[in-house]
Amino acid sequence: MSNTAVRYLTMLRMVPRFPKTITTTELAERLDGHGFEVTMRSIQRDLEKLSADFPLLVDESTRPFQWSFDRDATMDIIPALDLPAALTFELARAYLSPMLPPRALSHLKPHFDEAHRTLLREKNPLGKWPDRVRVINRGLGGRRPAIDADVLETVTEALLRDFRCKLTYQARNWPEPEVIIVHPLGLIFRDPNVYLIGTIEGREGIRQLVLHRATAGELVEQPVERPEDFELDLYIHSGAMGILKSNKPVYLRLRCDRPALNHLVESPLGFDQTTTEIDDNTFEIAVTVGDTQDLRWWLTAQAVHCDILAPDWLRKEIEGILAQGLGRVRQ
Amino acid sequence: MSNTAVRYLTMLRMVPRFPKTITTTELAERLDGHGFEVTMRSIQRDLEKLSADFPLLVDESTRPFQWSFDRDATMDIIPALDLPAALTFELARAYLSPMLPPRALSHLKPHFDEAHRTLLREKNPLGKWPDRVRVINRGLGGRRPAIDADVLETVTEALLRDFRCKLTYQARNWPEPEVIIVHPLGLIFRDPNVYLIGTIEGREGIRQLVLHRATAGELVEQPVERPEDFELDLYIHSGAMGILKSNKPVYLRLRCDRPALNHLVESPLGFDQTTTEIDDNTFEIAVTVGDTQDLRWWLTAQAVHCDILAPDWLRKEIEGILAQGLGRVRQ
DNA sequence: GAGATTGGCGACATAATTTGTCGCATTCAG
DNA sequence: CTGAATGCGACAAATTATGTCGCCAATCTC
Repeated sequence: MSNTAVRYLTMLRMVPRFPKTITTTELAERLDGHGFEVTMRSIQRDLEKLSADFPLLVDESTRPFQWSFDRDATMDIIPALDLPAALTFELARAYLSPMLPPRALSHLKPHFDEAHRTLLREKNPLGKWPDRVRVINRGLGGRRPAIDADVLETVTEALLRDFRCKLTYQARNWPEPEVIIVHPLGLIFRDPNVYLIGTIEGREGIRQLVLHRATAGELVEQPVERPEDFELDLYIHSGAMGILKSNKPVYLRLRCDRPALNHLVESPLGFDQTTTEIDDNTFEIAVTVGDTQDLRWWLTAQAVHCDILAPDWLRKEIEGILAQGLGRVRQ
Repeated sequence: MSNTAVRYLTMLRMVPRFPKTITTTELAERLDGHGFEVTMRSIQRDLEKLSADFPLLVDESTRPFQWSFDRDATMDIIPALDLPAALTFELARAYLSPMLPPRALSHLKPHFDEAHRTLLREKNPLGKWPDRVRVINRGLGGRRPAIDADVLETVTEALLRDFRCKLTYQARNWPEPEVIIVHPLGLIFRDPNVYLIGTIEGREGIRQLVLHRATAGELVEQPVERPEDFELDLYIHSGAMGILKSNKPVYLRLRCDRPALNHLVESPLGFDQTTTEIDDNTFEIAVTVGDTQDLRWWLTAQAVHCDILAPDWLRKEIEGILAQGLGRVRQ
């Protein structure tokens, strides 16, 4: 293949989306790195030719010209999406829309758009597709708290590049917002919230910052000071997130009613789940699960439909929660 | 821009991924449709040139040659993914992996791969990125029941193209699997399961088929007979999925404890939620929510942390559930 | 199985495109 | 103001792309 066409493609991939730009000189260097030795004159000509067929933007107000790719232009994927892939993108969108902050989702939008167009165009000229599939999310469907777009962007970039960042943040118990310098160590997405784990300059200890409480962010191009022994998984399992009540796995045995809990047979709670049929209306399961808060909630809500055979301490705990709840609901 | 380069690009997008193939004749027709009038000879030459730079496969054992794109080749996206976009793909993968059937996910794999490579390459030569971000899913993390790959593929294609499909299916109360012809009307993803809504040929009424109970599927190229008045949303809201207990929205008023339910302030349960501070340890919320099973579970589990001020019937209902659960857990 | 049809491919001449080079204009930093 | 960097028009040479023709092998049709 003529290396011209390949060079065109490579160049197109080098031009960044709008807010960022690239100059011919930079392109020349990077192309050279890819083994294309061409004059700057050629690159100038190429960009102009490509502009005819691709949404390239030029800022000619400053010299050297700044080239960028249209911010919202949909992408050309090679090879084109096929029907099942496009469909999967639609599903992904349905699942993710309520989960991810809108700003994060916006980065996927061009892909979703491409998928959507594929579905509408190919084979389905009537565009009936959207009427045929639904994703129903569990839970109460509460809104996610809004995260400032710049904050999320800043934090993720800081994390990736090992830089500090400056945040305007107000913890729940702070009387008013403060500007803090954070050394980011990790980011945790846990359903309604996004947590930034890190240290605050001038203060002790590892902190959890809930991202929606930050109102402004700015990258500070200084290297992060990372505690030697920090590891995100260890941190999570140390119980810091309030997820695990203890590190001991729970060996759970339940006697369940049909049909209420029938789904447990087909959607086991863990890899080692064993199921024993007792009679037409009852079965038992045995499975190892994490000792979490979510487990307690689930057991509390499902207590009507099952007996907690083991462990006994957990049964007692649920009994306590139910008794307390009942006392309260009776006013 | 020379139309040769554009033609190359267009051609690349026309070549389908491996199991499917395309011939030069077909390409000629489709290119013609896009306004490229070229000889077949040129197309033959083009494909060979492109093979040098792209993972194109040829089956030369049969005449005309069958061209296809490597099944697993990662994609070239224009423009290339930037850091935040790549990051969002990683997040999407973390969220979706436990939610979607593996077969569906496999269609996104080339995209996830591309994102992963971007993250590892750019700015993050140490490849530390995976250590820095975690997604923690709520709930008990039960496995999704496995859905047969062909079944999912067949069903989605049938839905999109308005064809019937033949499934080997065993409903819970059927003594053994049967081969049925289904007229698919809609597909519903609801957390652990995927439901195909449709009619079964030779039987009355609209059925819900849980996809993981089908073991084989095959497209039947005959048009679907669609009941005149069927609409997926209406179907869901009619209560057929057991999601809504009634169609009446519930105007819920809760008096909540801090800090247990503090998150409700920042992640409201609905658009119209209003929050009233009572004292340092208490606040009230009022919000309209759907009358769902999930609502009851949630209230049951949270009864320890809040008073249900209204509606009274719901308070009584939760009281009943708690009492019943307590009775049972006490053995 | 004979004849017709189709698709693949080498070769070649011609048309089209690409590319480096040069010269000049413009911009910008110091 | 000066020098360096960048953009761009023009032009000739080099390279590439394209249609056409002829031949052959595989397939299809009757």
